[in-house]
Amino acid sequence: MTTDAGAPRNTHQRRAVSTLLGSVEGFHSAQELHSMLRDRGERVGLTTVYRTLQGLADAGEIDVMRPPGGEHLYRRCSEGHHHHLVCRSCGSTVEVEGPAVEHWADRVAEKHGFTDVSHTLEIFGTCRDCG
Amino acid sequence: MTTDAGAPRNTHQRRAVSTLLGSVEGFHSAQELHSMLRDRGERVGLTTVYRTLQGLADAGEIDVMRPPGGEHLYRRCSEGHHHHLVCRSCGSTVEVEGPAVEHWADRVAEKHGFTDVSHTLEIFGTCRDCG
DNA sequence: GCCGACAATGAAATTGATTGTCAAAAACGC
DNA sequence: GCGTTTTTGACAATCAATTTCATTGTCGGC
Repeated sequence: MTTDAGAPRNTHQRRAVSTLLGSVEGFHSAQELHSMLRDRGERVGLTTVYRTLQGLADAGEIDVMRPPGGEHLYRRCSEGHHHHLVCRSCGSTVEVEGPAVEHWADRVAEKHGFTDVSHTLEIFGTCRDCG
Repeated sequence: MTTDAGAPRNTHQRRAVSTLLGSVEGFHSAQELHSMLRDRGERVGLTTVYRTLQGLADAGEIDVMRPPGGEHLYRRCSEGHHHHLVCRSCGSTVEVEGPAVEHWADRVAEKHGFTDVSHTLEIFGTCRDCG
């Protein structure tokens, strides 16, 4: 039995999810993405969508956001690390960057002896249109 | 047809939950809190625990954290605004403060025309003991 | 180009936390 | 104390997410 990690196989479905994420904007739930794939005529099971999204998230290729409302939202991760400013009413999102925040988070974690540090930061508010 | 908002009544159960939150440390799930109440001999239904926690959260008296794992965790909100550094393995939490981050978040949100701004920031890592 | 091993898929069933329902009980005002 | 209204709580319902497991498709070797 080879102890190799097992390379992920290049399947039609995996590519479909990846391609879809590259063509849509904003955050979408797994179920939304599944519906979109069906509309496109792609035959991908909901289970596979979840699994693929999980894999991509683990690989750091997509962002996962968990709004207070409930279901997880996924989005293609743009290069670099960034966070999101989300409107509570219309759901529009604005990408924001905060190098100082990243640095601060890492520094604080290391100060407490934590390694393999990651963090999530989400800003919620009411945008001008919805105010 | 009184349009009054309905004053919350001061019930035994509500006080039990509130008291419990004041006496425990760290974050606990609703079901954990429910079990603790039972251990204490308090007779409170799980439904009521959820409702009470929701009410307290709405009132801003407790913090709600939603770790990647799944269930919501509640904690008595200490004065002032702070965030948490959570170990992925042992679950221990460290309170951290970052006035600069607060300020940055508000400033960014306002710059984009957002009002009624709030934010969530959680740092995950592996603590020294679990590393 | 073909075969066999083994991971990936997907439909259905399961899980598990959270929420809704509604009759019974308790709290508040008078 | 009495009546009204809120609150409670056991149970059912909901819903996203995961697991299961037989089938299918890929990959690597021949």
